Amino acid sequence: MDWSIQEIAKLAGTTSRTLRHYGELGLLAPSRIAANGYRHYDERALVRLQRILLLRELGLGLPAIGEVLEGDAGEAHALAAHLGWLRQEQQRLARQIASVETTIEKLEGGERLMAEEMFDGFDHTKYQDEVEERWGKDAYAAGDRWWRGLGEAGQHEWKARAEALGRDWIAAAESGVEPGGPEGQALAKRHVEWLTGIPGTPAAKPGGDVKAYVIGLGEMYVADPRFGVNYGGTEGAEFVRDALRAYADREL
Amino acid sequence: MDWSIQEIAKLAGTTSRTLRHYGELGLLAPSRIAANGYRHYDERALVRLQRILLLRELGLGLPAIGEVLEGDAGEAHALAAHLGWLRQEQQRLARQIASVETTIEKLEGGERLMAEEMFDGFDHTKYQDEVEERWGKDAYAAGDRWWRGLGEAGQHEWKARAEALGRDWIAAAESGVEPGGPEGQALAKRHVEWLTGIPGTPAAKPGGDVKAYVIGLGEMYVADPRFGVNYGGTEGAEFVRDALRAYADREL
DNA sequence: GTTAGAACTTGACGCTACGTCAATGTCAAG
DNA sequence: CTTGACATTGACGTAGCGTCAAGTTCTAAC
Repeated sequence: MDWSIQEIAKLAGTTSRTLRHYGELGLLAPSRIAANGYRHYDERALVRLQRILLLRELGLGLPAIGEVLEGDAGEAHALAAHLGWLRQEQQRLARQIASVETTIEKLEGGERLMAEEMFDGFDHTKYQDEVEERWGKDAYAAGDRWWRGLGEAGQHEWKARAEALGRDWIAAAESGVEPGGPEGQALAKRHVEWLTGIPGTPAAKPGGDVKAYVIGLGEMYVADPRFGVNYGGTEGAEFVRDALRAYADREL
Repeated sequence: MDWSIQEIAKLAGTTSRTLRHYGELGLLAPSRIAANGYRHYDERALVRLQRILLLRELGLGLPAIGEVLEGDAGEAHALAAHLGWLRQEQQRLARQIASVETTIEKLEGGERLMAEEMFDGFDHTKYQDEVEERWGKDAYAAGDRWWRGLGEAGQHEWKARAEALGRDWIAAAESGVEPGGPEGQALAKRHVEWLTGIPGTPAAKPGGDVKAYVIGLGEMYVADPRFGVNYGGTEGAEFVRDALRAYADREL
């Protein structure tokens, strides 16, 4: 007793196309192919098909299902491995949801969503090679320890202050005042305090020469558009650079 | 001031292939194409690229990002819609995880994972058309009410008893005893009690003729392989059918 | 001036699990 | 004999690029 491809598809709650697909993958061969080329499936094939569909509903990939059916992998073992992957996906989704939520909040608050990129410039995992090349391996390791040492709350505060600073720099640059004037110098003071205010900040690390570091940082804001963007583009970054240089020359 | 495709790719933390891909999708065109065909990107392009990458990290599709960038859709609006989809995905994953976990437990308990398919045969949503055709519309509606009325716990118990019955039927059929003998008749009695034991069971519905219903059910186990599978295939189902017929003839 | 090597270009296939035509052949019923 | 239902193989499309492949151009060394 066997059935045509449509019949078995309805019995199992799937489509004939799927059955052909499984056929060419080697997952489920027809039990018989008639002289006219029509596929026919018997009861054993139905049972196998039901197992396939059950595993597929659990989210297993077809190759993994194939291994289970061929006995290459224990069913429980394959499912346990799959469970790990599912949990990872769930966590990834949870993180994404959290990110989207905070982003929406920021947008509703009228912010310009700049902190992410600003922070990316310092991200220890993403730009490790580049950071090491720019500031040296020791500086990277020290910066990494420093960042981790901040903890959740500290990191959050650091980023919040970075955002506030960025907005104020942009406003100052657009207002047309001089970088060496009182507004620019006040901002430069805040900027240096932001960099050095937290104990262990990398500002103090590369040689301990804070003055050279601050000046170099200003140059970098101009040279590296990833930072420049946070200060309103190249022109804004030039304003920051000039203000920092003037401040460093006078005060540091 | 602009940069080559490789430079901008490194600056933004992506690859040149991705940039070309965005180019042909119309998401991000090079700001300039030199006489030699090389792509070049300026600062505005970099900012746009960073927005694209940020939205992409949040899980938005490239077409949706395109709409946001073209101003066709508000950023917050697009993200809110996306958030709904993310939450749905998360729930789907949660259900899948739960299913995989219970499946693993069953496997470790040595069960044969039959309950799913057995239940599928009665699933009100999946096989509604077929059930209506086989038993009539009223029977379907009644069965649906009955099943919902059981509640979580009741449904679980009903399925557990179905599984236990299936195992015992298979064992009896394989032991070689007669369907009309004491073992077969004892099982038939349990089977009917299982069907009718819960108030409102559909067994009593289709006309109230329990005897005809039980006999018809036995035939269906043989005729419909989806049920037969739960009793060890066609041969097992034939054993069940014969035992049920004998029991119905004698006792009902 | 030449030449090796790096960087650039435009195709085009591959991956998941099928859905969806397209063109054509087969079978049962009227 | 025709019609309609059902079968076949073949091939494209999906999301977002990774990854060759084959050919051109730039750069720096010799």
